[in-house]
Amino acid sequence: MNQENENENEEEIVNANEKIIGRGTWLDKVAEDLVEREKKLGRSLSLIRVESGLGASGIPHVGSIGDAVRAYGVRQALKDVGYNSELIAYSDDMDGLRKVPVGLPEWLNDYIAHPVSKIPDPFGCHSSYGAHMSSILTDGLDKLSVEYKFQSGAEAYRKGLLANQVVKILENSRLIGEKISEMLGQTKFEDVLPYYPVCGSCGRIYVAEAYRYEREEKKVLYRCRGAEIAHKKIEGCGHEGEADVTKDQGKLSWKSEFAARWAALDIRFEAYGKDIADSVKVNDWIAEAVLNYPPPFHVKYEMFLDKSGKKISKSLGNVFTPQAWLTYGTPQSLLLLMYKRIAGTRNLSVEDIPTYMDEYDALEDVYFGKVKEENPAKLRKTKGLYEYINHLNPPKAPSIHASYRLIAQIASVAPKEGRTDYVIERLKSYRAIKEADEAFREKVRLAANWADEFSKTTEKTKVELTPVERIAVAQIVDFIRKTPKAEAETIQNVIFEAAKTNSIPPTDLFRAMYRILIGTNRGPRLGTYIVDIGTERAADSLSEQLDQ
RNA sequence: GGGCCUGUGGCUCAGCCAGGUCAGAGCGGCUGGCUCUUAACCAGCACGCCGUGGGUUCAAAUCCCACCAGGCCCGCCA
Repeated sequence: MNQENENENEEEIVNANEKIIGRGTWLDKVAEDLVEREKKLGRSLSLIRVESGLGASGIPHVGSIGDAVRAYGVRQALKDVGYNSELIAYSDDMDGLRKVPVGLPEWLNDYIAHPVSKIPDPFGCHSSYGAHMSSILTDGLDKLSVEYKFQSGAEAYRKGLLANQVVKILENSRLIGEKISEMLGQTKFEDVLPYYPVCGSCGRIYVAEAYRYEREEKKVLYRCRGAEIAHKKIEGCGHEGEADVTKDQGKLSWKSEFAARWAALDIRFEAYGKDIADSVKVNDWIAEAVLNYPPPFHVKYEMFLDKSGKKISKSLGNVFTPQAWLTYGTPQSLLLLMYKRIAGTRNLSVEDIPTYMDEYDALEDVYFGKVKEENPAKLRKTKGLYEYINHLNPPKAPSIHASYRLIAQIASVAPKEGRTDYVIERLKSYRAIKEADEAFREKVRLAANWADEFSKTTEKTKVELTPVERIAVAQIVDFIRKTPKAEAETIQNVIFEAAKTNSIPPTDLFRAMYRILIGTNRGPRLGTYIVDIGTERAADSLSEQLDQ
């Protein structure tokens, strides 16, 4: 098989099927549409910025990181076709704390409505609550080798990065208020400015209502009259004051802030979840009509839901952090989840990690030609997906593969000591692998973590034994104790003998043994396993059961 | 009130976004192999009018329309 021919073939295929864009993934499609649009708009293409918001008010979950990962994917696709591009990760740390996430200390309730960048870090390791939350996301991005430029929202206001846009928006607040009413039926901003000052007295945001804009002084006048936040009435402190809108004395409402960001930072692409679709619609209009900046190209995506169909929510407590995923799966498996497709809702849980782990291996098989894919379009797409997962720098050789569930299953019954080696030895004896390298050992560790947490073996219950089964088990224990050095095969036969002498179907006795030793109805070859975990320990577990 | 997603063998789902060996996978079930009887592995079998009805096309699970059934988001919180 020679490289040149292969390339020629690919050329032909592409010519024959013009519809395949770039590497055939949705990222390529987005990048192409985006560039086409920019060309029509006649903007400079010397640097195409893409943006992702980083929530800072709750515990970030896989969905939050997905936004950034996908934006990065688009950046990669842009670079792939020769455009300079960067990802801005913008932390919404000027936002107020609306609700204390489940599991965090009670005292945070005293900080409701305070900007999260001003709240102490309950974990004590970062400069603020907001910094801590954002760091969970950026840490996740780092682990995924996603490159980005971090921008703190609070800092953006402090430095006046958005000042020009804030001023323009406030100067046109009447028009904006009317438009919001027209577009969404929300009349609030006909009466109130789309700006939330931080109350100079109580330090809270959202509770102070900005009722007038002083054009010359670039100030809003406000009174702290309270607000309803997350369906809870929050009392104001009654303070009246003014805020300099060119400083960090407040922030724009979401219905106008994106527009300011896009214009100020020259953002050309931003994806968004359907939950903020309305805000994006308004912001697009503001960007265009008020700020004279054509809004970025968008892609809308569905939420990640949990298995019960609930939105994975920062405050609901069903959070599924990127770190949690990475406890059980490789970075590649998480990137696969994000890059595979963007359309459609996905009900997600850690139970899905094995599937994504194995699917990555399957992609790799196709990429390296171990598995043939006849359909050229599919081949290209599959390879493209694999390449994006590897940040367009795929490995030179395939990794060692073995079914994740198989690894997990073996790990779940492996002795605690030398567990990784045990699993690898078993896999070799099954001829599932020939050898193991460090990357594979890591995979074993991940699968072992998964097994510990989710494998059914964890549901160890009391085992009900029939009288004859008790006798049989007692005989087995007796044998093991007398001959602790017995061979695996011998023990295996003793179990069959015990079944026969007591007229128990072997299947039943084995099931009982498995339930006692591993907690499952099935398991590895028992003789071998008993030797592996140590005859003494096996005998102890068995007799312990008999004593009950 | 507005918007979106999903509906594929017993179960869980992939495929749909750029129509054509796509009717698939895993689990479960069944049969057989691995020197008998447990795991794993291997070979094979069964099970589907791809929600319903129209339309576009040489060709539709895939595109369009309508409808039915689930679910999600937004509705003056952000």
